[in-house]
Amino acid sequence: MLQLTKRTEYGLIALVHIAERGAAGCEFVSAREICDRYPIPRRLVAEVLKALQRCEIVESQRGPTGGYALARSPESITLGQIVTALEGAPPLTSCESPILLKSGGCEVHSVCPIRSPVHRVREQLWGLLEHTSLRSLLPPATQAHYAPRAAHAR
Amino acid sequence: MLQLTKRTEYGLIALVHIAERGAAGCEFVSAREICDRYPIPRRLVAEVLKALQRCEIVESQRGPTGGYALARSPESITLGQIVTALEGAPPLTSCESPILLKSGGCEVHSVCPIRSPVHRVREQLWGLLEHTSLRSLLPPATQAHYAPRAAHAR
DNA sequence: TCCAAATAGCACCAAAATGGTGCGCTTAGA
DNA sequence: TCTAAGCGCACCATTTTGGTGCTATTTGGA
Ligand code: SF4
Ligand code: SF4
Repeated sequence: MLQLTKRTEYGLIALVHIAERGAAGCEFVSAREICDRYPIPRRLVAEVLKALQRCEIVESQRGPTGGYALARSPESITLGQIVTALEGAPPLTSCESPILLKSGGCEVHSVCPIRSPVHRVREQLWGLLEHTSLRSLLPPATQAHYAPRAAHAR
Repeated sequence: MLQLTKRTEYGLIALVHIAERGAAGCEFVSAREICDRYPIPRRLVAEVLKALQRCEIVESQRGPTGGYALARSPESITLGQIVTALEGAPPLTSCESPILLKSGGCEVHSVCPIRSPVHRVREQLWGLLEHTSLRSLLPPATQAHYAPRAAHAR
């Protein structure tokens, strides 16, 4: 299905919230705070944030005042990176996914007439995701806060 | 996951094959012939083609010499239409899918900070699919055959 | 010093989507 | 009238998804 996973949605919500709080001067945002604001299960948020931390999209801090913070500027975090971190690079077709080749690959592969043309579509889709930054997902007010940083972000 | 369903892939393969045979002068292409050429289960092809027929993308003919044929020119059949026919309009997020609203909808909906920005991305994705025609998925030789028809197709 | 609040890791589960079949019915050309 | 084709509906097994339990481990502050 051409649909983002719930985990990815939660990740996006968390990232947007962290960026908003970061713009307000907060250093680390806890998972509890996020689930306080949005009715999403705390454990999932932790799970998702951890995955994002592995991909160096957020940083985490333990302890009572700990939590999560963006590891980079919202300008330089793309939707493509987020999706890749949470559900792997969008394959569009099964054979494009290096992970799903476990089951012996696709039977049709050698004679498949749509592999190459669909691959082109995938490239376009990927471009779409890569050109959408986290910043562009933020509400206008928060976007404005990050605007001056745009220069050093690129 | 941002991945086409196997049924959709089979549908695309079938459509490409039907278009190719159509270009070669064949009136109706049987499901057997398609599965003869590509190692895909016959029943699934029938299932998929039937769905495409309901959306008036292909026409079907029963009886010994029966089979399937494109209902419109490859120029006017878009990837978006095919995907919509086989897995519904790409929702990207759960709340965009009118079908998945059965389970009471999304808890986050009323306070969701990503609904509107992600909706914009969805529009772009949709545009991408709508601007990819079946003809552009065909191999160059077959594409050439359909070129002269392009005028009356639009 | 010790507690409480926070992340980290791992296994586990139930429900849903997905890929795929069985089997009998209907159509229609040879 | 035989047979090759599509049609309809229910059914199944596997995988993915969304979600939880429980137990470390870190760390600021009373
Ligand atoms: S080879 Fe063709 S049918 Fe097989 S997964 Fe790739 S695109 Fe799909
Ligand atoms: S409301 Fe937000 S969280 Fe809920 S499905 Fe829509 S985008 Fe996802």
